[in-house]
Amino acid sequence: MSDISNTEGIPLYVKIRESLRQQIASGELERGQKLPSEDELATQFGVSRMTVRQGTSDLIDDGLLYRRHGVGTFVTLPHIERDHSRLTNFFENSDKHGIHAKATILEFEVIHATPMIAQALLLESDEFVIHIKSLRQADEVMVTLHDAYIPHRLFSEMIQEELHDFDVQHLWSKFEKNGYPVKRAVQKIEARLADQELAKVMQIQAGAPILFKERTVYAEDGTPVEFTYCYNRGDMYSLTVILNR
Amino acid sequence: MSDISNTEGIPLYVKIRESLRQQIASGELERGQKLPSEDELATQFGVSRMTVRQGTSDLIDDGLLYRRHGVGTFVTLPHIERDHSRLTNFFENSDKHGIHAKATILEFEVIHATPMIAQALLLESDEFVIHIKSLRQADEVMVTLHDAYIPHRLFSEMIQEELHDFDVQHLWSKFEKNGYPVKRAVQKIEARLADQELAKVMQIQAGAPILFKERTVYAEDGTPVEFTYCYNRGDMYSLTVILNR
DNA sequence: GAGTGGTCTAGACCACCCG
DNA sequence: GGGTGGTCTAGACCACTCG
Repeated sequence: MSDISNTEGIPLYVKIRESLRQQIASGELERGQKLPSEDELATQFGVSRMTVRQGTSDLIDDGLLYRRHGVGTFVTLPHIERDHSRLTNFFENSDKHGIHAKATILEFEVIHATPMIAQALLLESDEFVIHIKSLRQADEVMVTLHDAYIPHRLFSEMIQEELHDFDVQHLWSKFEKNGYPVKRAVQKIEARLADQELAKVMQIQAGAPILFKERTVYAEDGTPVEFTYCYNRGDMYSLTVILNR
Repeated sequence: MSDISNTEGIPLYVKIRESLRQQIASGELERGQKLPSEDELATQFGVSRMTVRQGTSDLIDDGLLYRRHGVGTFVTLPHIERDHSRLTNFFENSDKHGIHAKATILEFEVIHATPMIAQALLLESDEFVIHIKSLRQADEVMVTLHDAYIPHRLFSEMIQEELHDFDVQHLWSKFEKNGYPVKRAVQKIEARLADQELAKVMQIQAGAPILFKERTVYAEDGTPVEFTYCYNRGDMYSLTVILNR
């Protein structure tokens, strides 16, 4: 049953996980339905029970399954896939939704960190940061003014590039190439009003609602790699997050 | 080493996890430091390696540790504890920050679900919902207008209670007592402006910034138990979330 | 090559839930 | 009592990283 063909190299628990995920997606396993017991799945897939558990644990994290001690493992009713609130950047997110994204760099400079920025990036108070100010458009509409600060010490080769060649879209892959894969972000979200200056740059009315985001992005080892102030047009932008108890 | 005394009933991996967590908190294990290898930890704690992994896996989810294949397990630099963005309600959150929270119920009624609400709560379009409108104060300041809709079918005994006795603070424990422990929420966040009506109720200026939240709360099995419109004073309220890649 | 984490086994006993 | 998930073992071999 349930072909776990020997697709070389792929771990068994991954194959089991994806097989179950696919069965859920296709409706073969219905919402609310009880899965076969772990013992039975182990037999079906021809693996040990621990391996089955490793696969189902991932799906539980993803919100597709839940376990009840002494009862069984079940498919959750609506699928609140965790995937919907993973960390993405503006461009990845636009891609996913089929939106044409564009960024225009307004400023690109190396400056001393402000106390606030130094604290967020764990820098000494007078250290240098690369400041990139950019305007972002979705389907030709201006939605976001973006102020990013990056530790100069970690990514000094960035400023070798010419401004007009600089590629904000793949900032995170630059981090990764330097040994700092982006892993996690902490963001503080507020509602504000556009002041005169912001209104002018974003071509909106002063006093228009702005979804303000202050974000610190961390690499796998916890190194802060980017601190950002993000001003989003309130009428064009919303944010969806999933929280767990 | 590292006393794993037989504190009855507590699983070994939990003791290991908490022992490590405590060592990190106390600074005994420093940020960035490499942990002993899994084999060594297994020997130290007198358990098998799989049990050690079960304990450290939890700490990795919490953002306190990370693993590098072929290298080792390390303590992350700043601790971005996942705990900081768990699902909480207004009162739990206030408690945690030592804020005096108070709620005043403005409306309490049973009505037909609107299409929007029915969709969110997976109800038939004409089903009944309990509507609770309340105003919430933090340290005597009005911060939030809260419109909650709850499936009448699941919690019909709620309306037996007298309005003046009704306890919004422990709404979620009522859900739990009825077999629907709160597990997860999906929230959409927007920046808006206060209209005349909202301004009047919340005693703020029309046109003031509002952090608007539309939230669906789900029980463990995925049953939607609560749908909420939430209007938060922009100058008094911010939201912090942690996202993972 | 030595050390590390990643995967996997084939059992075991326990705790929980239900009829 | 029978079925289920929760915990745990004592190994094994592989894949990766680094000097």
